[in-house]
Amino acid sequence: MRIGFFGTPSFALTSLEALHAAGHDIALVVAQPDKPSGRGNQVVPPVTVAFARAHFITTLQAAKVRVPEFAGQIEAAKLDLGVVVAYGRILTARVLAAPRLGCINVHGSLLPRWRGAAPVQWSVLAGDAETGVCIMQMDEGLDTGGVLARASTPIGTRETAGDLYDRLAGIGADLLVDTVARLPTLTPVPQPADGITHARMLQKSDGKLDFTLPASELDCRVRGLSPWPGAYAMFRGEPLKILEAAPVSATVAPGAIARDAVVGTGAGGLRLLRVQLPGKKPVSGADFMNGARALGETLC
RNA sequence: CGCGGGGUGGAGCAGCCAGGUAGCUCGUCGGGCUCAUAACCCGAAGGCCGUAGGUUCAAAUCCUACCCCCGCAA
Repeated sequence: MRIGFFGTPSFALTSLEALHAAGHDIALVVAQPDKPSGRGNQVVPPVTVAFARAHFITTLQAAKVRVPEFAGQIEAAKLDLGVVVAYGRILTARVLAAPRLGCINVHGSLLPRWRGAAPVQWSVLAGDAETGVCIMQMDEGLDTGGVLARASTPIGTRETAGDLYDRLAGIGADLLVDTVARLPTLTPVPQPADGITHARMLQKSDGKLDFTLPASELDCRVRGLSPWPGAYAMFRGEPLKILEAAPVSATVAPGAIARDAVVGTGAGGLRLLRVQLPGKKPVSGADFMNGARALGETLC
């Protein structure tokens, strides 16, 4: 079966590697264009493209996907199946219909909950006890297609979005290989009309913490925003990244920094376990307290 | 050449701009207090101040080059 793989980041790479390892014929890898990244703005290709090149697979990195040229290129590839995993763009009906069997998608949530761009982060942000992966037959809507297979997993109480992202990538890859193998026998199950939520893309500004919220909620935010966009609060006019924190029982004014690196919140306290000041390395809460002499100051 | 911060005893920092005795909060070790302690008190050990040059009577501090770490922006 000639498979066209659409995917850009590491979440997609896990599935791409699994398909490749399972012996499938990956005829084409489609990903976002190279873009400047990192310090110095080095232009680097997406990890899926790097993998494709290493395995002599044809790549396509279109700047625009809603143009006839793009659809034409996909049609010309004469694919049997399109596999889309975190590609990063909305595909047109013509592209979705180009492969003989259409396109299937690996999505990191239990649909219809958390349709959209950032399902993994939102499931942690919301404090969900459980999440999972769905593989759906794609249609024109945003993550509205019928579900072919699903797998669920509990979210650890200390798990970050980054941890979960890697875990779901693995679960998704396994489920994908299994689904492709059994594709002829599977029938898409329409998503329920109830329980639909939307996981909008996160922005840098979503990382700003509000200490009037309860500690339990701030804990979810710190974990759900890790590693990107990252939780932070202002300390002496500079953004202090809060990389790791845990709720504790304490009675401290919201934002006030008390003993043992505990910050007051709307309900309970939040102990800073790992923080980072601009230009500095990540340090433990204790090191932060010792070096910055932060006792008695406030975060906002 | 995208913008910027930083490398100082084991840890995190101050000192640098206005060169001239190594500082702070911890940790470690010893002693004391205490029923006891992560608490408190006293004392001690531990640093060629990232590397290599230069300026100077004198460099952590000023100048040059290099190495390493990190934040922003994407």
